[in-house]
Amino acid sequence: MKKKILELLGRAIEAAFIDGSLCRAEAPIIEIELPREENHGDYATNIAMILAKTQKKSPRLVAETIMNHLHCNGILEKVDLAGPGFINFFVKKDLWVTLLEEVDLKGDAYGRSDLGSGQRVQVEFVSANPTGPLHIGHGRGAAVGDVLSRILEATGHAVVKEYYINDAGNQMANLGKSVYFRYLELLGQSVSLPDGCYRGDYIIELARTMLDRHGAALQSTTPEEVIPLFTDYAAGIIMEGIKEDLRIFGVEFDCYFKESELHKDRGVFNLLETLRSRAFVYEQEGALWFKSTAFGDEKDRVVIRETGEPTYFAGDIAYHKNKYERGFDKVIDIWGADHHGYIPRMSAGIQALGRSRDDLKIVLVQLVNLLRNGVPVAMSTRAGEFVTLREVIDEVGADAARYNFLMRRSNSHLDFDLEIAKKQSDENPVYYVQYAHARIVNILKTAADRGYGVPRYGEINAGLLTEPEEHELVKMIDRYPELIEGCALSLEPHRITFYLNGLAALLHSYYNKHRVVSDDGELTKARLFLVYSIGVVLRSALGLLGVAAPDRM
RNA sequence: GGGCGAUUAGCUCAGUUGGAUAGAGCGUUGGCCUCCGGAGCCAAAGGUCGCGGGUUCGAAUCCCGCAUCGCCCUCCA
Repeated sequence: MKKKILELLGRAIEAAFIDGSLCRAEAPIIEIELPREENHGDYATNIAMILAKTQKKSPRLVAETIMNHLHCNGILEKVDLAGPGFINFFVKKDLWVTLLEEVDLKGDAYGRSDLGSGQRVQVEFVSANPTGPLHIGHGRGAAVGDVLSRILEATGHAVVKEYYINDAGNQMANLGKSVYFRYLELLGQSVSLPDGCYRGDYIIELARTMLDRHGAALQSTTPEEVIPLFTDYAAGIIMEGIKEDLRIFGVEFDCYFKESELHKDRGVFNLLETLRSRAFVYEQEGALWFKSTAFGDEKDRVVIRETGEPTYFAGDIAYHKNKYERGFDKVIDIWGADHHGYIPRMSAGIQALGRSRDDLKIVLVQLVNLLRNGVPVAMSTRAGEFVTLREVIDEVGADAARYNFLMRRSNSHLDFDLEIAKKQSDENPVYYVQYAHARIVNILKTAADRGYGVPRYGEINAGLLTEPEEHELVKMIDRYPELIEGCALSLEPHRITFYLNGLAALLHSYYNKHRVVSDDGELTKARLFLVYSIGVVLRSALGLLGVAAPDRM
């Protein structure tokens, strides 16, 4: 409906330009909004106030001129001029319900669009190194990345979900070392773990498995020789665990990309050649620097250390170069918010490769504050005491966990209370929405018991849906495709949970006030179709969140 | 010291990118099952949008200053 109004408005302004009643100006960006106030109509625009400046006329006069060129086309009931120059559109009441036909035509595809027109997008997220199990912060990143991917896919993008394994750095060496020392410990040696080592119990378990497999044999060779064995073994096992956790959480990646692969293909070397040929690197103090200040970074960054080793940053640019070489039009990285200072240099990196700044989008995910009954749960990675994602899923379930992770803008801190998340009460929003779906299924079942199937749109008299609640519901359903497009454009998945909460509230309210299945056959059919349509939208939206839409609870 | 982000109801947070009388959930108070599932509904109370300036027809939103909090400032990853 919004698009139809936009079209009418655009045509009216164009007509005014043509007959000279408005001076032709630069094509203005026409915006239409949903007014809060009911007597401000179904849609409103401030276009007259924006045009007023260039037209050198009063906003109200401009508005009147536009309104005179407006053809209602059987869509609009009336058009008002209001306030300082708003144009308020009132859509014909009986037109709204006809929008439900869209749900009938598209079925489960309702809400999908071709906004992205097949654009190839890569979403990279989680990307935790296999040095330990995923914790709750990774879980939030996983939820955001996965849901964003689903949203982009639903809006016509060709999406690839990727997990980057940074397996060539110090952290992996430390992992091997940690297991190695625990192994020695199990053999009776007294050892003190060096700095940077991991201390969780899982390290000891890994050491014990190594002991079972190799006995004491690995003790007699030099550490340099055997530590890689420990590293490979531990990383493999931990990575399997991570994949399993993600699977249980409902997240499946299309691609796991290892940093070591990059080095095999001399990716970093190739990158440096590219940068050198474009004169974006220089030597100073024995190191090689990337001129990131050329693209707005606050200082240049080292890519090759004095020691001859490439920095992590060098590897990361090479990785992003590789991404674009694989043909992605757009790359989205999901990072922990503590990496925000890293954005300018990464952006500089891809721009030095000749990409536009817009080809890389970075979504920051803030920390999760884990609580139990309002009391913070102590977490310290150093001490090896942290709540893993797996523990959270086991306790509250994947649905509640995912939904809770998406209830806030990813950019802001999130309080996650374990007790509330598993409570099956009104304190827990996920049940509120799921219950709405179960309720609809139950209504349809009751109807079926009385001989009513779900009707097609063509079989109902939509004009019977005249209650205010029905009007609100139809508007809400109509808004759904726009909502999903908005999520895709802004990369903000949390809008879905807010929308769902609103839609579920309307449904519950409607249910309490009006009977769907009644003695009036025609009315029953019309309401059944409305309720069925809400069910389609709930299923679609919950599907995008990766949360179940249960038939009964 | 520099940079980034935050500051909105008792609590946790939205606010459609500058619109009209600022919203939701929880919590509080009071109501609603003869009836498609009460995991629900209805109603009420609750606000100097951190503070002070500025920009304009119009500011929670944009600009400047200040305060408080968090994060980042390595040739670490």
